[in-house]
Amino acid sequence: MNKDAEALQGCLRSRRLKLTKTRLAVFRELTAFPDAHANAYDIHERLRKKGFRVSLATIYRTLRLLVNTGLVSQIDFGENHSHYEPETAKTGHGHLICLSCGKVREFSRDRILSEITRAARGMDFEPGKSSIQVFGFCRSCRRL
Amino acid sequence: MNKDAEALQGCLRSRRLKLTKTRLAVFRELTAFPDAHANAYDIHERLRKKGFRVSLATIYRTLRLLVNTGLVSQIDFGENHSHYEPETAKTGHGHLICLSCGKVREFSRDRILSEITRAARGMDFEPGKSSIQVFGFCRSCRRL
DNA sequence: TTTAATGCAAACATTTTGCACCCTG
DNA sequence: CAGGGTGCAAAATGTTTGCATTAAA
Repeated sequence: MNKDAEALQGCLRSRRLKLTKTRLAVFRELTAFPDAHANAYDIHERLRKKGFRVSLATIYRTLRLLVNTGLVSQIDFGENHSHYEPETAKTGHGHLICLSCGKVREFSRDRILSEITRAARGMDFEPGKSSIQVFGFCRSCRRL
Repeated sequence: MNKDAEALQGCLRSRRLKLTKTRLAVFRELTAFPDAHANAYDIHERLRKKGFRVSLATIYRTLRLLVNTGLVSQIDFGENHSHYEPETAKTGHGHLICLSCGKVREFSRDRILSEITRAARGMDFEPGKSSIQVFGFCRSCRRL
């Protein structure tokens, strides 16, 4: 069993949940492409194309589980569905979303996080996860 | 006609759109409670309670219009529906969302915005609006 | 009077759930 | 073999749209 599977199994075992093929496949699909920002439908399609038979309902159930354990985070780019990305070791990143082509890139928020923590604590709020989205125009779209 | 109506009318006129009672009512409902973070359903309910007869479809159409003109911004708190708030004069603020009671408070992001702009430009991305959500626990929930 | 705005109901898209059956631990 | 996991279909939720009617400019 590789690293992914171990991390996942650890999380599941501590909650007396089971490590199934489906859960592992969904989790791997996310960790294999950390910058893909896939949604539930994307993941479902990709797995089926690989010949893996899963229902969309289970994809949703699994994503919710992964989000609850903290292994995956759920993000919103202003559409009416969610995207998912694996929680990585990096301090965290925000998203740059191009209003013209829709492409999403990530930027480091190392220098921003401490400021957020300070601002939150200043209001007597204990911060956990945070999410930053910046809407604007990428280089190629600006040139048009 | 008051200030709200004028701001709204300016936006509409330049697009050859009409200033209707409904649009004004929706816009006022938002500006009257800038920190309410209402969703479409909330606004619909509030207006109907005041005896104003509107359909939910029109609420959605109006909100989309207001968001497109930039008078209102659309925010997401990790649920599967949007919330709306009027665009204010302040530099901008982020949201502190309590994972226990769900209450949302705002914090100033004056000191963060310049850092975001710098980070975005460093990646050859021209930033416009941005949105910051911080999930955590408010004071009263921490005491429980 | 012209053109846009609205209500209604139906369509759509996304996500959740009930239940019978299946699989992991 | 017990209890959680899954597929399927149906339901629930949130949002959009077509069309006939109404209202703003």
